[in-house]
Amino acid sequence: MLEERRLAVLRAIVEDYVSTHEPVGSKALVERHNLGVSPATIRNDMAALEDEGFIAQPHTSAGRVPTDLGYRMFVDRLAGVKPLSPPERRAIQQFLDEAVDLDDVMSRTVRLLAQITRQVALVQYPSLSRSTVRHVELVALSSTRLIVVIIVDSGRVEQRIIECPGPVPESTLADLRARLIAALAGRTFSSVPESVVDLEEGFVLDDRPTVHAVVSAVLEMVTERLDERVVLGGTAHLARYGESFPIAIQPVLEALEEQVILLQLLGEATTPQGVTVRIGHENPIEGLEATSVITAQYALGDRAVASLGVVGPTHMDYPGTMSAVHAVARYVSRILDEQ
Amino acid sequence: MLEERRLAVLRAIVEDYVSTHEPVGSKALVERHNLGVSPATIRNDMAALEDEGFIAQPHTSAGRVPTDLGYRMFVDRLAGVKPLSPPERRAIQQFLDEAVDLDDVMSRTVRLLAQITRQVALVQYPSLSRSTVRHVELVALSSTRLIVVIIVDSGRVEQRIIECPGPVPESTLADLRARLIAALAGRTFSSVPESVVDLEEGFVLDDRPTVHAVVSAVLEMVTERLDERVVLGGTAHLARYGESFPIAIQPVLEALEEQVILLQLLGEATTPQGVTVRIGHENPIEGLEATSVITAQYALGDRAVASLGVVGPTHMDYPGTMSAVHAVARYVSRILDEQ
DNA sequence: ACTTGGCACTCACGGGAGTTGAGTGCCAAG
DNA sequence: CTTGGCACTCAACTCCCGTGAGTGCCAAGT
Repeated sequence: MLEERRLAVLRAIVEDYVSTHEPVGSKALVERHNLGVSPATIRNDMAALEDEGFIAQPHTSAGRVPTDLGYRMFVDRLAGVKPLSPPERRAIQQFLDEAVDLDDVMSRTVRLLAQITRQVALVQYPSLSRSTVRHVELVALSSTRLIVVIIVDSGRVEQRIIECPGPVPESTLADLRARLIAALAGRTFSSVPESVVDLEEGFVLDDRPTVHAVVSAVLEMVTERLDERVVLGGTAHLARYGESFPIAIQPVLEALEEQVILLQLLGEATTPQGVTVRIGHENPIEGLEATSVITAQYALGDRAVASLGVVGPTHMDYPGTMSAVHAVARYVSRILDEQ
Repeated sequence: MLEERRLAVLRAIVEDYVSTHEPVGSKALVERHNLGVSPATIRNDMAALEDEGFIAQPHTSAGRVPTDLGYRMFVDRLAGVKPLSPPERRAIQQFLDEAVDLDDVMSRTVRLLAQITRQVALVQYPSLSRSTVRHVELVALSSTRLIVVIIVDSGRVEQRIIECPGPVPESTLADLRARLIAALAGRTFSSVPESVVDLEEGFVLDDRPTVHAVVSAVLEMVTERLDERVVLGGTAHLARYGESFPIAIQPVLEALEEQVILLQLLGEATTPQGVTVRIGHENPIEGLEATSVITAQYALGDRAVASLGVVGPTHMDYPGTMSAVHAVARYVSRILDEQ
């Protein structure tokens, strides 16, 4: 009973702080939310909440501010879902439906997500390691130059130009193409190395150098390029907070420039379904101690292939942002399936 | 004689202001630069420079600050060249030499440029409209699905998947491929539309729908995708200035998110050789009134194909930045030629 | 066992006053 | 044309104090 009200107080504090960005005091609290008790009572509850580590005072004569732990509790147990309005849903779907190819889907998604959450958005390209090879093509550009194109089921197309040690006869090329297709088509990307490694043996000695060049190019493509791609948008929203808030945006911008870090942020979204929230210092990345990261996975068919999400200050609108991220991830999944 | 000293004073003001970021007064000026005259004399010169619009006072009791016009004069007539040190050159070359493909060259270039200038860097992909088609490939993925790949002499590879209205016989495919190659290989990108437009006529009625799908896909690729690509890096450097300076970074970040604006910034670098500098309000883009843009073109062979550059506060180190941009553009040209 | 009103206490914040000092413009003499 | 002198301006800093929001604690009430 009293425990219940304490949590109601915590929820009220989070909501007020998120909307005003100012420490919230006991009096303002009873005025804005009809809690049916006096400020003094609230003060007792607040003292308890502070002992438990859910809220803190910036300084003695100020109101309370939620701690990371407080937000965590809010997200886990207090936040209701805040579904998007039908017009919003329609707008999302319409905007994404206009995309013409995968690049377009990704760039539209990142712009969309940044716009509706008013935060920095991150969208990962469908992960190659979790995809399968739909087709391989090997084409001669000149007598010693080949291009190998790998088409992935997510719609990604990876290509690479190969410089061969010597002229490649048409027959060898055809043979190699056929064997490559046989070895790779339908295989998952991560199993490519083992499928391709003994391809060389089927060829006469003369062709070996060429085959070797192609095989190592393919290997490089599937290993090097496994540095997945992440697109980023809405960084200007950072400055909006920077103006009036103690978030130093420089370290955040620096962190967001590193692909590795972006991948870490998105990659650790292990929750298979639903939305992952990492709050403040829960986040292992230096420079992002004052930010929260909300991510969700999107799927191709029934297989999660990558993540997307947003980065924002810890005092963000969690319910709204979470449902936006969730909805966008679902729509992206749907779009990918259609293609 | 006196005119000469006035310009020396302007140069000294710009140099001091750029290094200290504080309004510079007459006394400090004679101390730091041995001008051989008294502060009072300098004050007369400064009054004249102010009348001419080269410098201004933030407030009555402060020193002088260069105006955009002052920087312009500095850049045009006063700035010496500040060549990069041999180690710097070596580092640039080495870093770029390690690039494995065009994407890698671009991303390395933008990181490099941001790092050595400590500013926001912009690098445009080699412009398709100024490139020629090296090769075209048309490959069947399934009975109704084709992929068309256009390889450009700059190393760019554009591809697109085409959904055909019906099954495509191998013979039609081969024919179409041959005609596409004949029509496009070696042509400049901007002449693709006229080369391809009457391709349809050579086919029997049955094949027309397929040919039409392919032709329109190619047309879309060369028109839509002419929205050139620009990569961006080093945005964190903006925050460094933001801390202590009256540049609102939000509008700058917003502007930098728009590809169109980035292209405008880079695109207007019309000077064929050398470096283009646009200072403060010379720049037509809203939100960038307090920034300068320094760009240079890079070339493939003897043909300028795209631009790169940096965006920074007007009070930047022009000589250093200009030579860095110039040098990087030259090295990129060299790397592209090697490939 | 909670809740509540009262009360003393803390302390960030804002405004006002005074001081400082860098920098200027002007002028008369060199 | 240069220079030293001089009066003037004004941002920036410091000190100070009043204000008020907010707290913690306690004793009385339910």
